[in-house]
Amino acid sequence: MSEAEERRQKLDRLVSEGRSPYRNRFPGPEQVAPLLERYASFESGEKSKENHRVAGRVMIRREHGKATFLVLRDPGARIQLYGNINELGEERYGEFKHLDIGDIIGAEGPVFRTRRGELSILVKDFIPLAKGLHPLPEKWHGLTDVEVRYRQRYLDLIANDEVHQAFYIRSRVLTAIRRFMDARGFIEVETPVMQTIPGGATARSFETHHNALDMNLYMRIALELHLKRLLVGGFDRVYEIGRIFRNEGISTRHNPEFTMLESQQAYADYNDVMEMTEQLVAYVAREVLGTLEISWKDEQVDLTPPWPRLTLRELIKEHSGVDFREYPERAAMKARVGETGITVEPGWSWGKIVDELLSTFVEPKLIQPTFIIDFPRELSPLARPKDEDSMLVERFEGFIGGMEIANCFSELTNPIEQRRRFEEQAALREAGDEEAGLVDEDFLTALEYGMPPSGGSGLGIDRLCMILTDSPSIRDVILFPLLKPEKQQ
RNA sequence: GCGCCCGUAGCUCAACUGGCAGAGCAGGGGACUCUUAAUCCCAAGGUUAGAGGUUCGAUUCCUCUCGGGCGUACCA
Repeated sequence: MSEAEERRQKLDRLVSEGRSPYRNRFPGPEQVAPLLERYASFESGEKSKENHRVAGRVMIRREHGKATFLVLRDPGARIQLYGNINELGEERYGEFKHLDIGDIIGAEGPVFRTRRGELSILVKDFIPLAKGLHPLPEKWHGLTDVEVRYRQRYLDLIANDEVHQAFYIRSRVLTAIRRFMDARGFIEVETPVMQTIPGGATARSFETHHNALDMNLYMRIALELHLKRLLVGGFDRVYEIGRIFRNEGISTRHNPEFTMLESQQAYADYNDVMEMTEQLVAYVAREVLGTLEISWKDEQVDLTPPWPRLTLRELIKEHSGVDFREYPERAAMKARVGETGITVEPGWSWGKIVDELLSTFVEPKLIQPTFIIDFPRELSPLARPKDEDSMLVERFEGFIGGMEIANCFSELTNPIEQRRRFEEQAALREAGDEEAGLVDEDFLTALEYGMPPSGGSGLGIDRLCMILTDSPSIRDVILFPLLKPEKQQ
């Protein structure tokens, strides 16, 4: 008989005896972590006067004849339960020692420290709350099969405390971001996920269909254009933490759906946004981790602001030897870049080639926080040109750990120029570039009413969480990453 | 999409050059009233991801399929 079958039999037996192990409630359990703290100074043999109620999952059982130790796990900590025949009586003790690993129970009794120094609860009473019908992963090695970890994340969370911790940190990161943005006078908004024109980024989108309206819709690829409409409407500082969907490859840094923080701040420019971005990341790290010095793979990363600001041109020149200002024509650029070993595909524009230089030669080097500033206009259809150099726009990207974390710019507010840029994009799309954008007439109309100058920001929350939890894969910070379904039979 | 690697008991892993599929943990029975990877004794647990092929014989070699990981491409 398999273990699952044996557990099922135990359940049937309990139910037939009128002692169902599924209970509706267990009021007022205390968190274990504060309990451990409160009695940390107890000596061996010392026992609390009052009883404490705890609840959680049985992780380990050690049976010693007429006494049994269980290890109980709640969301924040583990505590040992000590039950013996003197305290519980013969019948109840029998039930206690036959609890299974994986069962969820509530228990009550004084806290004491054992002879071997373990803070424990002397169980006076206990109650099964839910039966575990499946065996848990092994207590020592945990669960390592990555496929099972992703498909049955709850098992991963039960078996691997560090996984539990990483997602706890992610939650705290989101809370800290909201606190930071709110303190700076931003308000949080929610904008449509399903859109008629997916805009605000260059990316392939997912399509869906609305039956009643019989129309195709796109899942959003960015938040930006709707936030700007809100600037037109008079909200001067807005942000959204939202899920974005991009129909592209999956890798250790890419999941088809991911979370971005985007914001718009009226009367600010990209210099203000740079300051905000480094302050935000530093604030979050201090709030959540208590430090600005973090480990990333084999390196130490110092998040302390201000972060270096280097132009795209000088960084590419330094790391690849190519000064893109010397090759304003695509043909010359292609020839020069070909010498570096990059294969320039026929469809690549001048801007795309520059972008390739960035990702191949520069990006992997930027382990310490770094802002790259001043991007070519061609790569940035929504950004405002620099006053002194119309080839470039007021845009920066923030890098940490060799990953792009942030992409921000002074927004283009001129509707005439914006229309021209959209039309450039539409032409690229006509030519077969599925990532290029479309002309968003509705957005242009909004701009024509007048949008204040603004500094816009996009921050990749998943990647920030990777950095803050030292996770090598984006799947380590996404609870339920996309997987192919298992084939039936 | 392409390339490389992986899939053995519920979990973690063995199995030499192709020769009877094993162990620890978990689970079952037993001993043990302060253990903590508890310990000790006994018994049980398998369509080796799936399908086909080569062979006297396949976990092992070959082909295909499914799923996963990593790299690469696209991208953030």
